[in-house]
Amino acid sequence: MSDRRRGILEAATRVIARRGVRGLRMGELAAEAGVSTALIYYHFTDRAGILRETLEYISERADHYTAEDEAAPARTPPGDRDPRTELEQVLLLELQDTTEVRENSTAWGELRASAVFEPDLREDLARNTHSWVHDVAELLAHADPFGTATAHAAAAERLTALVEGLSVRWLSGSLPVEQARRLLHGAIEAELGNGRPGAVRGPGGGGFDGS
Amino acid sequence: MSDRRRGILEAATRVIARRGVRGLRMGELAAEAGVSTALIYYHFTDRAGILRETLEYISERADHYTAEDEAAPARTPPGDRDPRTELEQVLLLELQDTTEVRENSTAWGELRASAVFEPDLREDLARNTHSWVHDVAELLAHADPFGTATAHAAAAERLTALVEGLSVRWLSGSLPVEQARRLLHGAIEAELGNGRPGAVRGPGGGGFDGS
DNA sequence: TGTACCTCACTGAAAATCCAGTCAACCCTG
DNA sequence: CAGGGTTGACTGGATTTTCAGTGAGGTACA
Repeated sequence: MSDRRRGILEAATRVIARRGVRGLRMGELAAEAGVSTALIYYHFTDRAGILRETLEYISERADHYTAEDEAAPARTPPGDRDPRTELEQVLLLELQDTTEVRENSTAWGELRASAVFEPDLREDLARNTHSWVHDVAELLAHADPFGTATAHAAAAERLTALVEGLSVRWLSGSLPVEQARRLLHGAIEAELGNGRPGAVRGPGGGGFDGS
Repeated sequence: MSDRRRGILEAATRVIARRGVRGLRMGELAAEAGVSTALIYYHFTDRAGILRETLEYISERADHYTAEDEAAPARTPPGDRDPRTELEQVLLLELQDTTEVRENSTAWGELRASAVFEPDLREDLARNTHSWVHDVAELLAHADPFGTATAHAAAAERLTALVEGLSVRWLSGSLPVEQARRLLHGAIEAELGNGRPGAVRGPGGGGFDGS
């Protein structure tokens, strides 16, 4: 991919984080990228195309967060941590007040919100959500080897939905990040039990598979 | 408030539920309300004004759901139910596939999402959220008399954030209502313990007060 | 009672604005 | 000098906002 294309996609990410998917104007995007509107049409087909590619770009980028928790000066390699801590880290990743996470979370929230009105976006969304939920379910299985797969799937769906819920509250200024992080921590305790070896309780929902 | 004003606000609610906040067009609103566009400018200052008032209207209306769970033919008066069931009913209220709830949830979700980009909306939002969380915390206190107020506040914030998270997933077509309801049920179990008399566990977050 | 005057709710139509998308031409650089 | 990369200027269509005016109904008062 050319530098220009990438530059435009990065600019689009910033504009989306600032104005929302629905607030993205080609003119503002061009200004943000430091180019003319016409050039954008040279590199991309149309507004929808930019949106699609940007959202893809963002999704990919979200996979590559490399655990930049500002509060972990001496970092422990992921493999060495106990499973529960790792689960917590992975979920907490989405609740950090850094430019990158903010941008990504904002854009992700916008994608979610837009999907309510634009069925086109749903497939992408469902795929990404599903893989996230799946990853979390796997971490839960490590943290709680005695629970059933069904229970893990349900707990994972709950925890990820909670992260999204807390995330919007944070981004819309109703909840400080720190508080959101504490709440998430509490939710993990509620799901896995207070002590280390607790089992996932309750049948929860059945194993719905979005596909 | 005149009938006309109210009528326009109601029409606006429907249009927002259908097209989203950004998708609201004065022309469509006028058509939905059965009046001319000009009349809207007679009653309200401008598009932003309509948005503001409609969102306020929606917030208020959300307080007045009167537990219309379609699946409760022989209804038990709220006072008679045990506190935990009542808590569950109140939260489940937001996850029903009826026109009214869908409209309100959709519009509420839009309000949340818009607030990420429009600070003007945040105050209203915070106020309403806070009172919702507060009500839920009170129900939790009844259901779990031995827990601390702090723990109840945290659990309430989590449960309501979860409801919002599940709600968007539902409305964006990633999750069937029934599944969302089961998941919420599971979350209540996780928070209150599986059996009836369980205590709210874990310190969770401190008692953040949005104001 | 008749009528001049006034206001409120409301409308059709045009003005103003906004925005995605296009095009002919320019400018490097190999 | 050919061609990819780039732009300023522009267009058409959609949307918001304004404005002049209409008609129903109310009020004061001769």
